[in-house]
Amino acid sequence: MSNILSQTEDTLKQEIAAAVLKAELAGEDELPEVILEKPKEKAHGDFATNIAMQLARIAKKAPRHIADDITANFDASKASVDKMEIAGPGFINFFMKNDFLGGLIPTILDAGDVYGRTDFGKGQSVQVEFVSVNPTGDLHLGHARGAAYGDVFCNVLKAAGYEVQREYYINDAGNQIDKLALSVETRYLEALGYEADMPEDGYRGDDIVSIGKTLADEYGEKWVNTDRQERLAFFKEYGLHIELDNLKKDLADFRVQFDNWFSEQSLYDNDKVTEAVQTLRDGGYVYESDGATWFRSTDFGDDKDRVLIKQDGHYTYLTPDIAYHKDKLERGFDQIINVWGSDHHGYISRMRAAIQALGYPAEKFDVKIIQTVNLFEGGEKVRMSKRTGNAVALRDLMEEVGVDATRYFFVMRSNDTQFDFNLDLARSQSNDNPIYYVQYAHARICTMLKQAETKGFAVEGTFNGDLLTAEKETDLLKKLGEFPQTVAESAEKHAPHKVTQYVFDLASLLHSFYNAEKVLDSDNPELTKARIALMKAVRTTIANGLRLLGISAPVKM
RNA sequence: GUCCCAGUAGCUCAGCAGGAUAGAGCAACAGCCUUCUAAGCUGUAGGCCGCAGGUUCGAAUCCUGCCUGGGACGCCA
Repeated sequence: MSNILSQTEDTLKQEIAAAVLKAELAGEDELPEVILEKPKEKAHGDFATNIAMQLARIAKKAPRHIADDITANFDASKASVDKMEIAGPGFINFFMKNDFLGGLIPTILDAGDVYGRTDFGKGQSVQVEFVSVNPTGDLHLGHARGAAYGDVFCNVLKAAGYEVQREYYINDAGNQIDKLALSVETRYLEALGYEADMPEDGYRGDDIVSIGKTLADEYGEKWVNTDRQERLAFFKEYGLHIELDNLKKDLADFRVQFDNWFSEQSLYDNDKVTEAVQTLRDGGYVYESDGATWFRSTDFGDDKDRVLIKQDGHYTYLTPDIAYHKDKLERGFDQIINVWGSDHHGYISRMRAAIQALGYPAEKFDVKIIQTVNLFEGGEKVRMSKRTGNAVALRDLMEEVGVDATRYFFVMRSNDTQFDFNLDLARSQSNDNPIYYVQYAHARICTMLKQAETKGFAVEGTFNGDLLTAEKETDLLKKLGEFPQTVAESAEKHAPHKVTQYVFDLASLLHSFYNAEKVLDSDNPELTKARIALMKAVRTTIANGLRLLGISAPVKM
């Protein structure tokens, strides 16, 4: 789709390159890539380039002289440049003609919901696996951050022109599920008044207590005297089912949906695990030692080799996980991205080794590490632990501060910095709380437009965009034009927090404009029409940004 | 001991495929509501960008070393 700003930039870049060639400062093959930046200072124009400094060595001239030559040979009319200035060590600052954003508002209003979408990703397929919490307890804060990150990241990827699949890997096989069965058994017996010991490393969450009670209510003594194997098998199924339902419900309430729920057990059922081991063996990366079967991951830069099959004949956690990644790669994605908690980062190098040993390039595989979340309340750090059962669960958070604020807070920061979640702030219905700032901007515009209708202003129809020359208006227009690039950059850098920042900045410009200029002015019908159109464009863009974040855009507050 | 992440304003954080005078929110201080929602706006103050070297026209950004905080280094998952 068209993108006014990037079109303008492309033209500018072309004309700069043309001027360089015309001034014979460099040959076509030695021409560096023209880099345009948006100066922070308005006095430095709308765009600036450092091309003169880059050419200093090639042209063997002082940067400022080079800049002179470039501006002398520059065709300003083609690129709607109003004036150029040479500044500092040799920057060329471009001041654009006032109307260079003229077509932007109609572009945004025509695009509507899809404004911001680009084909940047060119349809490459990306699979993102995230959350993937063991079905043995509630989602806690760290998981919630990963869920918010993964979800918004996927939204952003999609908007930037990638094919995206969201997947959840269910650890429904192996040790931890057996432990789940034992824990459920204990709680069941306790619910019936028997004395039962919780296994040392059992799950002590309230969720298991409640499963035990439900079982006791539903089945009474039925399972007390049945064969233990049979009983545990049933509890395992039963517990898994309930835990999974809980997870799905929590995630759905958190507005996170998955395209695919992938079962670890299915890997065993379909012999995928033995297959994966065999593939590694065929590649010559497997050996036996000390009664165990090893993967020579050091061939691919891992610290040490890893055990695939233990002395007791069981697989390690790694082995089915390799099979899982093999399966994902066989499904043909251009890239697979995992979102993991920080405690798993040591796991990356061995998995990357496995990817390569399976015959795939390492670049297809990427891991985003989500750093720890610390919860603060009343200035005190709130400890959380799934084991002890007094964890702060995502569910608590959603009830306490709402989904919008929770999501906003989690994607407000870069994923690789530790995050202090200020519960008091997120909970407060005050102007301290940044989520309201953005939503308020949206609501404000909605109210204004409603007012416009009530007072009989023309809300639809043509307008003259050239009238929008006030500083606050051009600031808004420029920001609006950046949105598609911001989304693309956010996808490219795997940094959804850039969208949060964008939406905040846009809201800030809107509030500032609102206080400086009156939109509905009966003495100025033409300007009013233009400003109404501007407001609609801002509303659309904020709404689109909030949609990417999975946050509601209220009409009224 | 090895590896990963972080260290930027009082606090929480942006900025980091090198660029001009390092930004924002909160907190502080001073102002703005008979006018489209004050959940808002305007202004002031606040900084050896952890430390020390190096690379270069130019470093918060890249490289090396060190310091501090967090995490990871199982035939656990």
